[in-house]
Amino acid sequence: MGRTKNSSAETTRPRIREAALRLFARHGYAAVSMRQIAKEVGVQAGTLYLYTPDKQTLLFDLMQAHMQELLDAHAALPPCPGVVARLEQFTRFHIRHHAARADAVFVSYMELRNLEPANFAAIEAMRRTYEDRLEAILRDGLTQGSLHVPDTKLATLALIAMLTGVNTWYREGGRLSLATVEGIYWDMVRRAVGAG
Amino acid sequence: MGRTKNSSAETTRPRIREAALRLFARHGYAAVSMRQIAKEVGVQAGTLYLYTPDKQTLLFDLMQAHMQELLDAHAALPPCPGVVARLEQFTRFHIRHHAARADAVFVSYMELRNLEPANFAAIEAMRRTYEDRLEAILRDGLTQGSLHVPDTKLATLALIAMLTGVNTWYREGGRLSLATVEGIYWDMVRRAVGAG
DNA sequence: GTCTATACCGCGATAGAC
DNA sequence: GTCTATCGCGGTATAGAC
Repeated sequence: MGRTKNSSAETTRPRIREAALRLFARHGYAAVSMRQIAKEVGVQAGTLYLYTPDKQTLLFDLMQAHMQELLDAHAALPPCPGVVARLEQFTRFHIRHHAARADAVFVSYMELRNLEPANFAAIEAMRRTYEDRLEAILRDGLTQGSLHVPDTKLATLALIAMLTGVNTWYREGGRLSLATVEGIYWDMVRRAVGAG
Repeated sequence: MGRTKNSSAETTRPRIREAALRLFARHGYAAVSMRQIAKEVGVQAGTLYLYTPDKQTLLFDLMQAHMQELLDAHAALPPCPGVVARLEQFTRFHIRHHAARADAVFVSYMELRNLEPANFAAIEAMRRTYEDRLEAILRDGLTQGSLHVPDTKLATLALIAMLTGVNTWYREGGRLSLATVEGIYWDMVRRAVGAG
């Protein structure tokens, strides 16, 4: 008969992360106290410090995990023939992936200014990596003449802003299914860059 | 010989508003203290309460003033013949107006969740009014067949997200002049809605 | 691993002198 | 109109019992 671990032992860490993410998304990092997070999890405030050295690191870990998951999921997409097909794949992936992670997306965008400089730089680099993958598609399209893009950098930022904007209004069970939304946005994206 | 007013008297109010706007934009409403605002203005914390009943009202007043200025400036645009011309006018106006007020735009978007319910509703209504003016253009274009828009509501939100996104990267004196940026975005907008 | 208790600080807001 | 001083609260983080 070995030791019996407290059943909540290794579920506490993810529960802290989930509670923190939800509360940060809802009220903002600065407005949420460690006491609130602890209460949501059902532990005392001091217990949180067994799982994170401080509040700032908790925020950073959440944002970093989100960005890494985004990069990994995008990298795992099946290869795609042709620039226009790759652009459609990116468009649909971006909408689908972000819609399924509304809290993480919101926090990772809104709380950038609350990151300490070194942490900010790390997250920014990951975001930039993701943007570069879209810009690479647009540049290929420009080179081979299958897209009309006046400025690939601006087009990249414009498209990502447009696509991420879906998160400000999309709710599951609303007027339109996610597949329909993807289709409508793909139509606008395709036209915006003069594809087809 | 009348009373001599303290020279700083009626400049204190705008200076408080400017300091608060700048600090809220940089660090977030919840992260900024009344003491910080006071320090920036060069008065004691208690003095702020001569000009605002509380911190929440200060935030709300800043956001409301920004939204009202936006609606007024848009309403003052010269009348425009034709749907496509109106859309171009809106596009250029939106970019120009928002680029010149980066702090107010940022605060008005990021701090919505820190508004008390009644204040939130008031700001949301103004934002909705502005969106409706763009949607009206798109609907007119759809009716007369000069635009191709699969869903006017989604297209409205997509275009506004795209245009407001300029504020995340545009800085005066950068690679591109604002007029050039306007032109590039108008090109993308025009194509996205199938105009011309 | 979680608890209670607490150190230490800074917050929003107010009172009353000048 | 601005100041100093302060109230009462809640913040992050830590110490030490169990």
